[in-house]
Amino acid sequence: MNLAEKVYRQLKEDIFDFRMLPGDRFSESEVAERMQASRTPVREALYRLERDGYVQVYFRNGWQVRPFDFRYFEELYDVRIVLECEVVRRLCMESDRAERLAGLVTIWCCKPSQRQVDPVDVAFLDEEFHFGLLECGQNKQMEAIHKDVCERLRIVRRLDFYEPGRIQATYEEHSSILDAILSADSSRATRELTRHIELSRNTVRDITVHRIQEARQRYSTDLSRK
Amino acid sequence: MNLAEKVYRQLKEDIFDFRMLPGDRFSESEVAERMQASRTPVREALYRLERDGYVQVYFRNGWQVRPFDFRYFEELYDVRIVLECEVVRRLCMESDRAERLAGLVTIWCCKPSQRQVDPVDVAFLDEEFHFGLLECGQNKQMEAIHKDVCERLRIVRRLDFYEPGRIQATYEEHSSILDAILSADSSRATRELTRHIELSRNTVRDITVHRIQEARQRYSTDLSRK
DNA sequence: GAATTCATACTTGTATACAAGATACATAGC
DNA sequence: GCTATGTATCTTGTATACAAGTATGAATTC
Repeated sequence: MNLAEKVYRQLKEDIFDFRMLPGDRFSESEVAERMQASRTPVREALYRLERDGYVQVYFRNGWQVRPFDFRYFEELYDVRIVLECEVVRRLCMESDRAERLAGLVTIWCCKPSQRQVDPVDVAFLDEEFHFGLLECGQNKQMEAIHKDVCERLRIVRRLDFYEPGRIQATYEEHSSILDAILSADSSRATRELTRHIELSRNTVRDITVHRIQEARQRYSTDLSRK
Repeated sequence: MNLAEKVYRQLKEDIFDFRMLPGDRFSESEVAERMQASRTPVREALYRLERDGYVQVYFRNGWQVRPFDFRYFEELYDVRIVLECEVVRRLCMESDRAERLAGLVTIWCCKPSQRQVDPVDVAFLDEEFHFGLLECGQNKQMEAIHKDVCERLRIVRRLDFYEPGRIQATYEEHSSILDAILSADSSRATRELTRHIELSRNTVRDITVHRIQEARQRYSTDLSRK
């Protein structure tokens, strides 16, 4: 793996885990030193992150972790709804939808005793569910765009499943979406899917503010040192 | 403007105007020499173009202009349909849609004598029409993704209006889409819009192959020299 | 004390030098 | 003639040096 690639992933993790907080300013050499690399691969990584929407550059005047903006996240959630609903509508018209969804059905339409309970696992599985839907769409570009949108949302979305009750609710919502698709009930499927995504979005919005405040206190030593 | 930015735009133009043909291999130093720049800004430009889907890098083994792939373009056209139809559906439910569409109406619902006839102008106007729709969606992220998709399609889409009859057809299709939205006839509007985009896509597919062959002959001197 | 100017330190932007790896081709061995 | 191996060349990956611009703060002037 490239050094640039390593730096890219590390920076992303730092941002995701709130070690670098929204609004923080930093310089290329600072990152280079921390990552034990020269500025060249760091710059490459930073420009990728900029295109991903995580950081922004100020001309000859440093970088900044993109400040949080809930309008931004909500708009991305909206895009997710549009893309996923489109795929679901198509699926409802396909005769082999049962086979295509078989994998998802075994995971989500199981007995309560067989359900995953760890928030991290469920966050991963939830992502797989929505990616799985897009895979059924037979449109690689739409899939790529959807993946990109989900990636941008990951920073807030992972917090969803720490909220009490959201894991159980997710199981029920997913299985009823799958049920609707299998019944070829397009309007019910899209309605349930939209509701599911909106619920997740609303939960996340409420949590995120607190998480950032927590992180800001946790790393306050680092900041004051500087 | 950055040197990297200049190189980025120039390379894009070279690819769009078929001076660099799909499938062509090239190296960073080659480009740097042609653009009178060092490899650093060239690399930055190339990595941006890679993310845009125009070129690809082979590890320590040079670059390539992305070979044409109609499946790729058709999938992107599909994404356009999904996004634009979504916005149109929303517009049909807004009470102030007449004011929002006023600009587009004066351009497209005019007398035949007032219509633009130059293919380049019409290509520009057509793009503005579809961007204009997305602007009405009040979702900046969706708008940005749509712009991105259109940008990727520009390389083939600009050929559309050189086909006899497509300019006139575009005027009629656009005005009937606008008419349907103003009548709040959501299903007719999306049907017309889908048909319009599909027609454009089909025209383009037929033309593009010939254009590349033409360009390949036109620049054959350059290639054989090398 | 307030405003202005100038110097300094710090930032990114760009060029260049070198390292590491891939490819192609010639050459040796069979 | 065929295969294997080694070398030369070319490629990108990375580090570093320098150029150009920005912000900050101290010194100066009023």
